[in-house]
Amino acid sequence: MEDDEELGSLVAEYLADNGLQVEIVADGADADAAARSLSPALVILDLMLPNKDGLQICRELRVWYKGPILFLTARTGWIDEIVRLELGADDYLGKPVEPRLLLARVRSLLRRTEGFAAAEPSGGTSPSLKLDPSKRTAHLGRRLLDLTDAEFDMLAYLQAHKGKQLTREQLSRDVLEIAYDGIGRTIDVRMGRLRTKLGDDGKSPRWIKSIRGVGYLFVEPGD
Amino acid sequence: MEDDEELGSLVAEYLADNGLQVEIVADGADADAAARSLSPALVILDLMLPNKDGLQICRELRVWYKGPILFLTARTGWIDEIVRLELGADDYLGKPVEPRLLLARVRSLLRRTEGFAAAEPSGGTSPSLKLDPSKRTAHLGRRLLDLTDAEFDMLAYLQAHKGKQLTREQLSRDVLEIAYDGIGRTIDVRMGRLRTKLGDDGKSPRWIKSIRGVGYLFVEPGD
DNA sequence: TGGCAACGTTACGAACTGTTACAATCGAAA
DNA sequence: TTTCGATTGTAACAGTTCGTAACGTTGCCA
Repeated sequence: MEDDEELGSLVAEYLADNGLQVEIVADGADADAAARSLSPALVILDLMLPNKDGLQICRELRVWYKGPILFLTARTGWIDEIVRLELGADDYLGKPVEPRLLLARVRSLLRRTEGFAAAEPSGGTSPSLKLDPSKRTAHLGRRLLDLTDAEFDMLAYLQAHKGKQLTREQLSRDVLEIAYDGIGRTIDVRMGRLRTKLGDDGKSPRWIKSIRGVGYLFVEPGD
Repeated sequence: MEDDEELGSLVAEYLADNGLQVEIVADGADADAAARSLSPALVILDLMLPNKDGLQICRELRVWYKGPILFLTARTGWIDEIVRLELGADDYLGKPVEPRLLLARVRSLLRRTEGFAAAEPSGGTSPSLKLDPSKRTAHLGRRLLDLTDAEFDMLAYLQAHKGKQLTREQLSRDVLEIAYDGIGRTIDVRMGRLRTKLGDDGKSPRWIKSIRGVGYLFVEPGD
């Protein structure tokens, strides 16, 4: 979230080009509502917003938002004290913004909090995947995954059978609850959509691997 | 790896004179492929490469390369932030390069990571091969091997039966799960592709030896 | 050295998987 | 009820993998 339109969109574009999903909220007054609906993994907050004090927005956010918040500020010195003492913000950055540095900070924060599979190749810990069958919710790190029913069923089955090779027959029988005809691609499409939401790449996947001629294999990267 | 031809070759010569084996890759676009085939103990990366962003190369490398990476950069200041935060690079050095300082850093890094083994003329320790059947991944030293399913199955069987002569009948029965007809070359083709990915030469192979009239023999060079 | 059998390598096609677009279905809101 | 959006399966296409066939190379024996 960022105000300064021209610069903001440039920076946003740079972040987006590097694999991040970015939304800009120009008006400070909308920030809290927007964040509620978007449920972002990270918030970038310009402290020099027009309508509302950036610190005030941060306070509002902190009421419910537990993810990382990154400040942009022109003045340094006193601000870091405030950040640390009052708001528990996770990081801050002076203006003018150096896009690469911002990207690095963003990735670092995401890595620290939820792992951020797509942007972070090797070092660092993987985010943990937690399902709640009674609520039918799934969390990847601290992010709530927006899964459909079919996707949740599949993921739950996968996690319950992690580390085991699962054939299409087995998946079709136990998850779709129909016999596998040998040619249908339903399983594959579901896996594809699940991979997308897990941030998994079809090439070199971290969670859902395919085994040619057999089916799929679910792996928790942490193990 | 270094771009600046004149200076780069001078520096490389200095390092080589001091007992290190050095390869220069001038074109940024080739860097990743070159590193894959060379499997270096350490990578020196010039951030001011012509064709490709040095940081991008680093990201590509980090997907599979676990060894130390040393940056050369003209600008300092913001770059060290990026290095530390985003890439987990191991060290960096400002330009112009002072050869002795570079050598010292290189030695320090190699000592820290692997005890300087590969750079010594004689005491070259072979990289260890580690398979994880539950994830279906294979590491050769610090390198993640990109094996297909058939290749992984074969390699897993070979490792489980290392030091034993394996006939084509046996391999066909246990790995391909079909009877061997006596003339098919399926096994040989698989072994060939596996050798390629292990960096094994058909002539004087380190891992997969052929036994004429019998079949194959898998050996771990460390034993 | 020739001849033959065994082995390595390459090219190609069939089978398998990933991905996208589209249609059918369902549920909620108007 | 109608309409719109979301969900999910189906179909089609593209990219990858892997076995087969063909051919070149190596090694063994006379």
